[in-house]
Amino acid sequence: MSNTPPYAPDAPALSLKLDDQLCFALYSATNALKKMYRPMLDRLGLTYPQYLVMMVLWERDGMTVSEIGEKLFLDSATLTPLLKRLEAQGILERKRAAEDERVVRVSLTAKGKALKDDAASVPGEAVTATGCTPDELTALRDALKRLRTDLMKTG
Amino acid sequence: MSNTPPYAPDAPALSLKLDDQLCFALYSATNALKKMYRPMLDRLGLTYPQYLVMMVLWERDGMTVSEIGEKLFLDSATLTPLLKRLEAQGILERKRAAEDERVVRVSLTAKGKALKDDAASVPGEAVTATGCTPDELTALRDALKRLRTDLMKTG
DNA sequence: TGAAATTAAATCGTGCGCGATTAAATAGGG
DNA sequence: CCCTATTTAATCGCGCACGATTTAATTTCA
Repeated sequence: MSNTPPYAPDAPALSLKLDDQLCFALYSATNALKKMYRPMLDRLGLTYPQYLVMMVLWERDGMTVSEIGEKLFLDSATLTPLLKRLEAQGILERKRAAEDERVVRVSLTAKGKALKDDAASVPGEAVTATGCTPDELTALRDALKRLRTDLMKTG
Repeated sequence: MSNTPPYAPDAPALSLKLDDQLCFALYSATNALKKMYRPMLDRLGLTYPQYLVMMVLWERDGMTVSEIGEKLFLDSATLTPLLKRLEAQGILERKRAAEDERVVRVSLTAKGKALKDDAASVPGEAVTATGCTPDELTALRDALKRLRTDLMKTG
């Protein structure tokens, strides 16, 4: 009686068409987002993930690698090389904590702190590029946060 | 009189806090999405971008590299190595068109076509993982498509 | 206290994305 | 017809993401 196909007894038989997929809309919007940010961040000498790390550190300096990772949902395999590149640019310093040598604490240099002023115009420019109203942006952001939480639940 | 700060005369002074950012919600949701898909796609022997290419070819076989690129908003620098890996797996074939030797046409093998049946349950499982209703998914998808279009406009 | 378990970061390998360049084929204009 | 411009794919280099493993430091608890 059910029209559920044999290959997926518990899931609805949904489309395999590209343009129907939420996942592709998400994926392609993120790719577009990164491209949109590039010229702005090039002026700061940052990549997009580096910009995210800087936002975390501008909020609270001296975080450990794992603390940064918890904020960004990234692990040390991604962060360690990224942080080393920022260190090589003189934007931050990595130092093992004296009280626990397993931990690496990351602190901004003067140059890294100063970069915050240069970045201040970035969010506004980005909002303009989205062509959305502030209310739309807020709604979309919160919907994506909920989606992220749900996606990480099962995984 | 204006409270617009001196560093961004034409843009609103928006937050640099991570959790306020639409961009981070988008970025982190996409990372979570890819992780969620991995175990499902591992069974098919595909990565997530490879799965997208397959969806394009299941809809219309024999597309050129640029046509696939237009659908996915990717260029040959990304697609050529990806397609070579799928070719090495015997999932598709790449052949220069006789009528125009610049063009490479991509066609599915029997194995590639058969993979569509194995993939049929993927969208349903993915929907379940999102924890969203179909209406929410449709609304979010369409909002992201609009966002993507806007982001690609200026860039 | 000393062996085992846990934790933190680093390392390794693979596969994207993409800016930039290159190579080759075709189209178009004089 | 040739020379230039355009188009298509491939190539190169770099920086992520991340699964998996490794190394080293700390904690646990028998």
